[in-house]
Amino acid sequence: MSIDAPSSAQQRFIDDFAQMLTAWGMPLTCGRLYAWLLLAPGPVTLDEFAEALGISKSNASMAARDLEGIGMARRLTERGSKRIRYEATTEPGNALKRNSDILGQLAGLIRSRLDAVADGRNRARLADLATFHLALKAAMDGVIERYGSA
Amino acid sequence: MSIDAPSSAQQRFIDDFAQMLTAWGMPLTCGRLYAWLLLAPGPVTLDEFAEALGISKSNASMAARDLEGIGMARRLTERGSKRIRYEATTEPGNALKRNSDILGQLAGLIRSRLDAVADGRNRARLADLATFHLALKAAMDGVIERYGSA
DNA sequence: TGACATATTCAACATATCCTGAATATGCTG
DNA sequence: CAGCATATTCAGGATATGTTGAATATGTCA
Repeated sequence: MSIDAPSSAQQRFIDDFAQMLTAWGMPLTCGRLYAWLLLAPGPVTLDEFAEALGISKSNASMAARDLEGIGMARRLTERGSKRIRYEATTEPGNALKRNSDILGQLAGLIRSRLDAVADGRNRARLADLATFHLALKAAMDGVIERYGSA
Repeated sequence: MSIDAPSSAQQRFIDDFAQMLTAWGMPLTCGRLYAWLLLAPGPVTLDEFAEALGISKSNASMAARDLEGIGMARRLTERGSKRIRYEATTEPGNALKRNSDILGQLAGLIRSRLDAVADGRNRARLADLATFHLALKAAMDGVIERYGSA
């Protein structure tokens, strides 16, 4: 009954896009929600998600909050209603900040355990790996900063 | 019977490290194999993997080849034996080139479908997203290049 | 407060993924 | 080639993950 169901080209885009995000460990449904947020004419309610994507409302609710939790969507409350609408965070960095965070965590893990787990060549290699991770993180954060994140 | 089983500190490192890689969609066992490759005193056979990590040999075989497939390990053949030893690719970029590739694919998907799936503000936002992905990819590739990859 | 609309939780189910042991294939030596 | 060592495949079982509908909670209005 929603006026704005995805066209078949949009459905294909939604599925392909989500499939790619899968490679970063994102559940397919989360990716589909996010893709639809990028295409929908405006902020989307949970019922609209459920209908547009052919999923249950409880599933939509959980996926939407996961998305919100990792900064890829934000919720808009409507005055005088319990209803929530979601929109994609327009700042594209949020989706990828996560990767940069993982790089930082990996580097942190390596550096904190370095002496306990390795020595000699392995120790040096691990130290290099941590340095590399941090350099990569810095580069990513620079771009994210430049294009905006929030 | 292997002389070089991981110490308990190493076991913790292996599990924590692998757990983090999980966030990029890597199966836990692959991550554990890779972590052990970073700590082991030298190239590792499948039997050694199986014992060091407490997994079956068939599992070790599959995980090792997955690692090889994404460029995080390489196999060393021993002359006069069918036995293979694996070592971590020392060039740290390989583990992360994958992320940069996904960015490129996402940008490609967006650009190729742009006109079919969006217009107006959404179209502009998607175009920006693709540009952002490519900028991020370029930054990552630069660092990877600088630190070496192969 | 009661009636309504909506969101959230949760236990059960469905599905995908991982792991294993047994069987098979491959490569090496003599 | 026979015999050995090792790797690989694969079907089945085990585990983890995703999905659902029903029940519950939350917020809003009159």
